Amino acid sequence: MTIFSEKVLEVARNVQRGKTMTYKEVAARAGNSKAARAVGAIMASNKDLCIPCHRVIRSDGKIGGYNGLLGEKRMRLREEGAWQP
DNA sequence: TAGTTGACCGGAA
DNA sequence: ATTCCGGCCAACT
Repeated sequence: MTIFSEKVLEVARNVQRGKTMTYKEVAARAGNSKAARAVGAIMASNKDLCIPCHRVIRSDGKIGGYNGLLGEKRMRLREEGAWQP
């Protein structure tokens, strides 16, 4: 566990329902705005199922990836009203 | 220790 | 609008 990863998880955990954050924003809040890619890597390896990582999306508005089924993430975001194409 | 990989980003063609 | 390319950082081999 590095400081950065803890920060990232903390930030992701802090995202409230109905809100979304880009990987870049999370990285910036964690201290390194250029580590957007690393954020995804951390999520993938840590598999934080206790964390609302589904509220973290890409900067271009796309969903991105997910540890489990991608459809679940999409459904949750639609349910929370954060992703309505 | 060094090389690869990937839930990314922004600019260029 | 879409595709391509280089850069960035942490985890894995």
